[in-house]
Amino acid sequence: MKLYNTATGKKEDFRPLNDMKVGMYVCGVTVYDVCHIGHARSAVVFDVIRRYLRFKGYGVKFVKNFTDIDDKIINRARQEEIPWYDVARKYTLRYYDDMRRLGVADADVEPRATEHIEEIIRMVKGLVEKGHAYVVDGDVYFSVESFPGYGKLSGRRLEDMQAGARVEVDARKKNPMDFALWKKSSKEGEPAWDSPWGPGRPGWHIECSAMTLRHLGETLDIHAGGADLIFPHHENELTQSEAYTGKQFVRYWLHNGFITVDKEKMSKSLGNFFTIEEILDKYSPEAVRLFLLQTHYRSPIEFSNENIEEAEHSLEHFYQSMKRLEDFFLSQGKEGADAGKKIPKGLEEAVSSFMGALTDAMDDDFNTALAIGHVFELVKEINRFLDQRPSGGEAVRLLEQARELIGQASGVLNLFGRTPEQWQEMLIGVKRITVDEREIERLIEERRKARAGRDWKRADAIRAELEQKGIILEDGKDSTGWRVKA
RNA sequence: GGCGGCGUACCCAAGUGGCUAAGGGAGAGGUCUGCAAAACCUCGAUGCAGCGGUUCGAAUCCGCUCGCCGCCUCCA
Repeated sequence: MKLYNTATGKKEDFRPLNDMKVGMYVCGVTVYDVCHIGHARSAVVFDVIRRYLRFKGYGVKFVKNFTDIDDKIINRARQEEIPWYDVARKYTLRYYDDMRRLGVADADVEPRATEHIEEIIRMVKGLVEKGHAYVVDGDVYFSVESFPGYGKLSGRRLEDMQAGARVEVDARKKNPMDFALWKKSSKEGEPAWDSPWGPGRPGWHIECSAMTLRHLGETLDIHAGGADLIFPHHENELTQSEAYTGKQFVRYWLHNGFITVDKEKMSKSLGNFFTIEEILDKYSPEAVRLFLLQTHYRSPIEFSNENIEEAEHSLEHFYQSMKRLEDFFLSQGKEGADAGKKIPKGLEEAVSSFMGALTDAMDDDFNTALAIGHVFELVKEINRFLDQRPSGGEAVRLLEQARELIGQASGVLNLFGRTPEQWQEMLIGVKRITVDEREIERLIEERRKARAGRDWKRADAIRAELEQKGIILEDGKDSTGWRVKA
């Protein structure tokens, strides 16, 4: 298995520190606001990576944090006129809500910064003692010049960074790039914890260092997050952690690409963002997930409603095929199997090559787009096979294998895992279908009578009426089915 | 200014030296159907931003040019 390591800029063979045990940490969110689709991408992508590692047989300890103390949270609390911890609680709950809808599994450990103040203070103290940090008037700063490797993750040198620095320099810092480990509490009502340097709160990066140390030890196998965290967040995290422990902090750094709108990065400050909630208001969560996974995790994705709609159409076709497959199994149960007739080779080949193709794709830096392509190829073969009107035990076995394989892929991607009925129910909700099922059945029955009397005008009127309400009728061999228009 | 990335069909997108350049969406024609829908079949880039070069062979490596974007500030 190869994965792209930001630290080296290359695809590398994956070798965890301890054989089949993997320690993985993903930077979660700062809970000061609702999440947008960019947050969803990061969560979904690393959810799949974690699932795939499990699939490969690794024992994964997956840690995803909440940063629940930060200037942005304090500002928000002021705005909303509620205590800062209520801001954190509120948006943590919103986060869980969004993630569950997107099919993102909970992490094994979900630590919060405020639960690790003791560790943070211990680390800061240690860094001061080792001469990597200094105290100025109740604040504690990390001295970047004390750490020779500073800049090694993001690939920049101290001198280069200073030239283009856009930040106002704090005169109390020894070097403009020095960053805060501990911030003095200055205003009344601000959250504060006692420390050797007086009351204050943690700086931005130190909480992740403290949480990783407690939950995963000194060296992590994988540390992941959005590409915008490479600098300064991950660079600083790496620096302070390695300065503190003297050990390699992370073996593989993984970073996902951005979501763009009109080619520009989606971000809070530009105001060009779409929240997860508003997107899920219009589209099925599975379509959103497919939309996110159809592109390699490091490439940018252009957001648009049309692109999500396309994903939804893909899924519609997928579940149509699954319905067909389901109907086949039912018919076999009823009619019994006659001796298998000659069956074409396509499906057999697709079935036997599928697993290899899937793992090859995923082994190559988690190429979910290619893996999804393979699923669609398999579906195409299933359809072709069913077109031959197969019957008999051999056909059933082959199709059962195909279904089993899709189930395996579904376990990794957390896509394609519903039943056709569940997909329909989901669409009824998302598309706000107002006609109830009994009314649809009544109209189908009325139309059946009209058709029996060759009253095509009435029959077509009923079809049109239902289509307007988002329901598509499909005439089968001896009955009429319906589905929600995606 | 420093560092990095991207440009593949109408749209999205995989592919980073060698079998006919995956897959999806949209479209056209066909089979099926009372009409549809779905499904399947067929069609669709002799070419991968442009120009040179390396090579028996390049979308894939190298150089230049054009266009777009990101990080260097909070950010997934």
